[in-house]
Amino acid sequence: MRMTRQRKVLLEIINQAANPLSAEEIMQQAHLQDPSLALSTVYRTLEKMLEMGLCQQIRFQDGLARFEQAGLVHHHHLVCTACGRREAVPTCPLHQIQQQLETASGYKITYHEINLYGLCPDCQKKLATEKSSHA
Amino acid sequence: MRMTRQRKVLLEIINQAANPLSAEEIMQQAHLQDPSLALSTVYRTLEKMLEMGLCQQIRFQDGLARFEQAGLVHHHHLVCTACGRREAVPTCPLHQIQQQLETASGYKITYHEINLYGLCPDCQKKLATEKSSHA
DNA sequence: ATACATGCAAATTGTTTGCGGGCAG
DNA sequence: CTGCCCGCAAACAATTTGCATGTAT
Repeated sequence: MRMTRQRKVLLEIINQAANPLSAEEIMQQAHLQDPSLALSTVYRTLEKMLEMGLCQQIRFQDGLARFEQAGLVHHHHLVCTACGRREAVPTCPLHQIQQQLETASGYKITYHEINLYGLCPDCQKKLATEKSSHA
Repeated sequence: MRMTRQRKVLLEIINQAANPLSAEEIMQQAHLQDPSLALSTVYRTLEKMLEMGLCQQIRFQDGLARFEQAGLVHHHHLVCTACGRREAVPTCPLHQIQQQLETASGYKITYHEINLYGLCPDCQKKLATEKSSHA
């Protein structure tokens, strides 16, 4: 992979990110360093990085493509349905039963994703406060 | 919910489907019974059905919104990465550890999705055949 | 030097919306 | 009768693509 100025910036952003970013978010961050970087470059670079296994794509309920560094410890995602906050969950309950699933289904499973949705601690508090003030 | 001709058709399709269907697929099926049914009607009806809890939305890696009947037994999905075939998996490894996850994260988890990707038995066979014919 | 990457703009694709007429309750 | 629903066409948003130019190797 040819190492252009733009690609360095994008790689850096992906690798620093604490959670999966959309193409738009990536471009916004990139613009801090290189305001002329085009959205199509973001997409093309991400595509290349996907092919090369440098990042992976995630989709939550909103259907937006988000991207995160590959090669992290295996993990899943927790999304707050109120504020949109996303975080990684290091636990994976699937490994233990993946073998059984393969046997039962006849599939050769290569990949899986688990997304959890709920209210983050902050939004739970906010909600509780709102309720009591209405009383 | 007002029971129009179109909605009867759409409800029927969702409820009969063996796996989640995209809006386009739903419209194609609907056209067998009512060729003038518009795609926007499909979307608006699905939206309404979502609100009323009559169906739910799923997204696989391709990012397309797919819809399936709600109120089925809790289950997840297995998608063949070669032919796109999708099927339901009745197993769910999360219930047992959901409580732990809530405690660990502080989230109140309301919903989760698990998608498994791999090769279905047929595509495994096809692949094996291709390989041997190349030898 | 040359192939590959970029920026820009236009094209596609999936989904949503505005409007005038139609139909279920 | 009345408000909700429909079909159609236009609007939108996310993503992809074509093309002329720039640049890493």
